[in-house]
Amino acid sequence: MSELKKEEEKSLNFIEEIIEEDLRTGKYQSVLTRFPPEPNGYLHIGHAKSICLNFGLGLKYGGKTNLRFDDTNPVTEETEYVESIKEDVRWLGFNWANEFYASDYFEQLYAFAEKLIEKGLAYVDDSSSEQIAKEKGTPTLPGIRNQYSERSIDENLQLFADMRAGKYKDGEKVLRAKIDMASPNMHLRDPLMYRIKHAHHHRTGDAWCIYPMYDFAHGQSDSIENITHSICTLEFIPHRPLYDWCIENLEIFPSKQYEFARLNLNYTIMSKRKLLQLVNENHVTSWDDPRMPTISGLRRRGYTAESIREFCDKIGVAKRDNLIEFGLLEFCIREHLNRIALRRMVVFNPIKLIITNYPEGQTEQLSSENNPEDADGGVRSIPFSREIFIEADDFMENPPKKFFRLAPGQKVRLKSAYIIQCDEVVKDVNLNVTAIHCSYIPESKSGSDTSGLKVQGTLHWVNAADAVEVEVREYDRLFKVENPASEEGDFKDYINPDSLKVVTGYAEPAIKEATQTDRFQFMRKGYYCLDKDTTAEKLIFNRTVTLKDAWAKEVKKG
RNA sequence: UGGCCUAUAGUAUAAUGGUAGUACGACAGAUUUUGGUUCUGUUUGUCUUGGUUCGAAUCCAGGUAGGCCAACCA
Repeated sequence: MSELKKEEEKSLNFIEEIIEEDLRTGKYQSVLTRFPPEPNGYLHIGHAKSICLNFGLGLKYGGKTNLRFDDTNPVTEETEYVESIKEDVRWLGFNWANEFYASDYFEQLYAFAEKLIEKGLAYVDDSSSEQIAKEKGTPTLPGIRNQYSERSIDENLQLFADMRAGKYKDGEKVLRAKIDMASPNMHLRDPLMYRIKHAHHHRTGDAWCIYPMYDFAHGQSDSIENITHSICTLEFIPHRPLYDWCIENLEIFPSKQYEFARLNLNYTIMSKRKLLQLVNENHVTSWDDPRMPTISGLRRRGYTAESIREFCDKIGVAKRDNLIEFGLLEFCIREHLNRIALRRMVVFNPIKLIITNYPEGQTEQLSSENNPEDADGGVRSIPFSREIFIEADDFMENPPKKFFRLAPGQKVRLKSAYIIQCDEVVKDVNLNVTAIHCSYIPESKSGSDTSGLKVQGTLHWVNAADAVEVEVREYDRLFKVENPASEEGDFKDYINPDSLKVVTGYAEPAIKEATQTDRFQFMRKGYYCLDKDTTAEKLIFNRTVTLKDAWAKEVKKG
């Protein structure tokens, strides 16, 4: 039976099929993948998909995975990003075999370029970028090759050396591969291989003033590392012929590129450029703002690495464009947090409830399990006395039919305490309810209930005298529309102005023991974790995700 | 309008010429000291037109739709 189930679960994605075929035919004895971020921003959930894929493949097939920073553009890249990327990959639970940098290979890449020149397959072009663009033609119109392409090998070698030596200013010259100006694939129309940038590089400093382009760095880096399966996203498909052309003409290790569809999540964006804009223009507070789809944002929001890995596993790997529902990510985090979160009671919109038949001045300590899903989770004690707070929403004077909560004459259970009955509603001059008078049934105490009563509803509550005031940050989707990237005009026009709501919660005393690594379920509300902004005076919680709310759905239906 | 990629349920993803399955969602019910969790059931799908074949989601051709490509970005 379990055998059969295992069999069913084993459907492979198309990359796994390729790898298993390669291993079966003996093309490779082992697999070596790489995760190749450019350190020009923080990693997001889309990168998590790529990380899980690349590292997952390494793990699954007994191979290895390198972390390689694709740092060939010094003007956008920073050490801060390198550090955040390493932290995020580690946090997700993966270990790289080697930490490499494309910039480690600059000398080697330079030699590769010389080799192409010597083979008559590359030349130095003095044209301006505008000129080059013009001569490139259009998809329907072939490009033309200019007079610089006629230069001799020796002249090209000299000129290229002069570029490196810093004889020219930015943009004065470029090195181009000599391929096919009439190719229907624009990337083959004598693509640029090197450009001049007198810029400080985060690792090589001022050692270089020429930098290789992506197409002359990525594939070669793969090859230098003997990467067997170089996995990237769909938009690099047209680059593949060039990837192969370079490897073939350089006569180096033949890494192979495979492309999968990047992750798109609804109600958010997945572009580093746009995310950077949100940060720079203060639409969010930082890269790790809990509303951000960044790994660091999700982490701060309370998402666990396990839940993100589970999510990446569930969405699958294929080649068609997709827009995944945010609800799936929420399902994954709820599933994990339900298993591990400590239950606590917190009232957000308090209304006073007085238990008229409970002795004044008396307080008893009640016991409640930390997590009903975890038999070893232990218990905590909760004070109970004559005056408590309940959620204003949990009381209605004129309730609809299926309202299982408190209403005049109705009975409910106070979680881990007693069954109470509502006797009287106290109002002010404006007829607003100011307090609810109830009586409790002493024999109905949790754990030793002999009352024989059955009630439909159970409410969370806090003892009025011990309520701990906490700040709670409630997050909603960052954008108002499903796919901001595909919308007309500026994506920032679609930002949800109500993505953050700060409210006050009144919590049971046990909340004071909260630590940064704890996960909580505020009962009947949602999952929460302590935010790093917390101080000695004030506990601050982030709402990771709400609990599913069947009643809210019922109310909505009318 | 040149080339390339893709098309299976609301969203994703399997089925590799032989019974269209799984997850999330939705809906209905059971259980419940969280209207949570758990459990059960239901619903909804092969873009289109031809062809090959005993048999097509799968192979072929045409069409349609969506995406990508003309950065000294990656």
